[in-house]
Amino acid sequence: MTATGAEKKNGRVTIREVAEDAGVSVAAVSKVLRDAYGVSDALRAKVRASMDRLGYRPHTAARGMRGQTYTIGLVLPDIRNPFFADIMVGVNNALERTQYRAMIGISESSVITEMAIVDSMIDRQMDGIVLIGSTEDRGNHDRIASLKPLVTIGHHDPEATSFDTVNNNDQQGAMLAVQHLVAGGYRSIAMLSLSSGTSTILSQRELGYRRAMIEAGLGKAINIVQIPQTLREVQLAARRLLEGSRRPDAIFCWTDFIALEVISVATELGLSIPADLGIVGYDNTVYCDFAQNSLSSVDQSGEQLGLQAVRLLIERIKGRSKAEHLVVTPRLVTRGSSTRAG
Amino acid sequence: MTATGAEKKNGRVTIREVAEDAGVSVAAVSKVLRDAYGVSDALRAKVRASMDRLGYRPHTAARGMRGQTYTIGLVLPDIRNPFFADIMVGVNNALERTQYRAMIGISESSVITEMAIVDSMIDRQMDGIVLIGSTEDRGNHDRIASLKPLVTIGHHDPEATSFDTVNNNDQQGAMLAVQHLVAGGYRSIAMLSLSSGTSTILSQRELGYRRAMIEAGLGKAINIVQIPQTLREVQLAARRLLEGSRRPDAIFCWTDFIALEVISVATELGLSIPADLGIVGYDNTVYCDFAQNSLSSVDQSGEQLGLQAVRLLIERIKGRSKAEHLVVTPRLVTRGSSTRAG
DNA sequence: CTGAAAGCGCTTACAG
DNA sequence: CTGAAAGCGCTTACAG
Repeated sequence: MTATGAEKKNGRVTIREVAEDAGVSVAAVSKVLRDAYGVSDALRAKVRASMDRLGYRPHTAARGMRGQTYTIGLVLPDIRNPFFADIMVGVNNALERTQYRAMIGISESSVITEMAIVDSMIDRQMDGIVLIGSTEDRGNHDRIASLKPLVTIGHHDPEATSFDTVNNNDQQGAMLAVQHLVAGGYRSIAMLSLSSGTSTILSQRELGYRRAMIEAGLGKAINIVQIPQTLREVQLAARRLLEGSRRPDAIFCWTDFIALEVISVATELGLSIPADLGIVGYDNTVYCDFAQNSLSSVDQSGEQLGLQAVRLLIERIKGRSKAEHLVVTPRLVTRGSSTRAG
Repeated sequence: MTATGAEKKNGRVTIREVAEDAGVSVAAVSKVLRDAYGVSDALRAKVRASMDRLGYRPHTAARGMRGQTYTIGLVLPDIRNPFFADIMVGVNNALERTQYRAMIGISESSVITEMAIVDSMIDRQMDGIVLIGSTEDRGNHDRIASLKPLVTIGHHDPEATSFDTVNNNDQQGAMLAVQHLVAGGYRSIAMLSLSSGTSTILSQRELGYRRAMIEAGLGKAINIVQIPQTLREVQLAARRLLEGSRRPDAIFCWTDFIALEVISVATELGLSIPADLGIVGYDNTVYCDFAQNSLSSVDQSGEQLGLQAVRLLIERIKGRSKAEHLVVTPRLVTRGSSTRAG
């Protein structure tokens, strides 16, 4: 039982066995595998046939020793936001006809940081990194980009030269929301934002809110409330805002989840939406459509963002080094939460 | 500039450089790295110090060539369900003090199947796999388990010998929901389930629903409606159910998201919850708490499930081969959607 | 307890 | 267009 060339301990077929079966060299098989140039059609066909016959599957660790792992790492800050699911759809579509696969890591503020996940992805020889909703600064991004191709989604840094960014126009998105509320007769429009401080999409949305308020002659009504992401803090802030003496007649929320919480608090306080209070969210997540929410929201087409980010990343992996910064136009979807009966 | 022992093309420090720096052999460094037995405390300390000084990080591809990659693969069927976020919290907690990292793959029915992701994880030499909400059959699970340690969450197969399972008691959970509705005076209780057909947690929940109905003497009112997961289908089914001549007075939904859609449809139809219609969901996701939903739901403590699954998987990676099947007790959380005013 | 050497399955110059 | 050989950074027997 020791004579067969196809002896294998692992059950895994190796490139050598494929080479033997096809009657070519190991190097030739490697070239076919990588779609490298310099192989005749005849040889390629022979090798492909042997691969199929033997059920060959590339050993990623071995490939990673010298070349690529055909794995790209996606870092999400928070799996809970259904908006990320839209991004993933785009990512998977972009990957469909390639050898690449996406592996996702989820950072959790206290347990495992964004940078810790990125490090572990670099340790694992991933070919490139997509950071979603990153809160790191330029220094860290440059550091990552010096080691691996990098694309960010949901982080504005149009001057960055070492990595690409993909975004919707957050400033414009916020302006759409405010302009819509103003057109609906709302005047005292507050904004609920996040207190983290390092998010560039947040500051862009805040900027858009300010600009739209000023342009509408409502500069004196500008009121940005920055709160941490925790349920309890949001609830407290919403309650304080809605019970205060100068209650706003509309609230623009930086993300849908917060808007849903505002609806919850307003409901508990007996406020009527949209009569007493107009609400607009961001991301146009799937929950907006439910009748009990009927939440107007800014759509940033996550699927597009995911698709483009992967496209750019693969370009970078293949050698592009000039930075690209894509900005997608957002779109407001109006629903009952901000539309007062005519 | 060619004389330094620490010459490196990649910027990455290798085990060899650590060995040189510490004045020991490469094998010794490897042992320290793996926490293997047979190294003196003195040697260990020397090596650790060199690692720190040089900023050594293990090269996962190289480790994967001979040993482990210290990576476990998690497969999710659908990132959209916030319940999975709870699982992830448990997973990350379980991983916190280990060398292991979790990488997540998301299957999408049409684009990339569960098995395709598992294959790509095996190709990537992951040390073990956790399947969440798997819809594969015993044959495929055994096949995976023959290649890599395997644990499933949300899949009942108590007789399986080649892999472990971690679940909440879905039958009991469904019974809790029905018993609660019955106690509230509801009689014509329908169940909204999924039409996929291969989910064992679904059949357990259906079984529990049946049992509880029969035990309550409501066997004739048993009505299980199985619908696909798409938004439109669910909406249509809910509408058909609620507009039909024999409208149920309560609906038990197999997962919260479906229950929220039922609330939506009921709201649109002008039905009052819980007076006209009682609703109970499953998973006790974060949306249940919002006042506009106030959805009663069965909590299966996803964090526990995730934690235990990783614990079991690491045990298996370290050598255990006898199967374990954990079942966690679910807990009903009652809210407004099923609680008629006394 | 410690170390020298082989080898995991690929890719990469290099030679032909 | 094709192939023989070196080597990526570890782990694993094996010898001492």
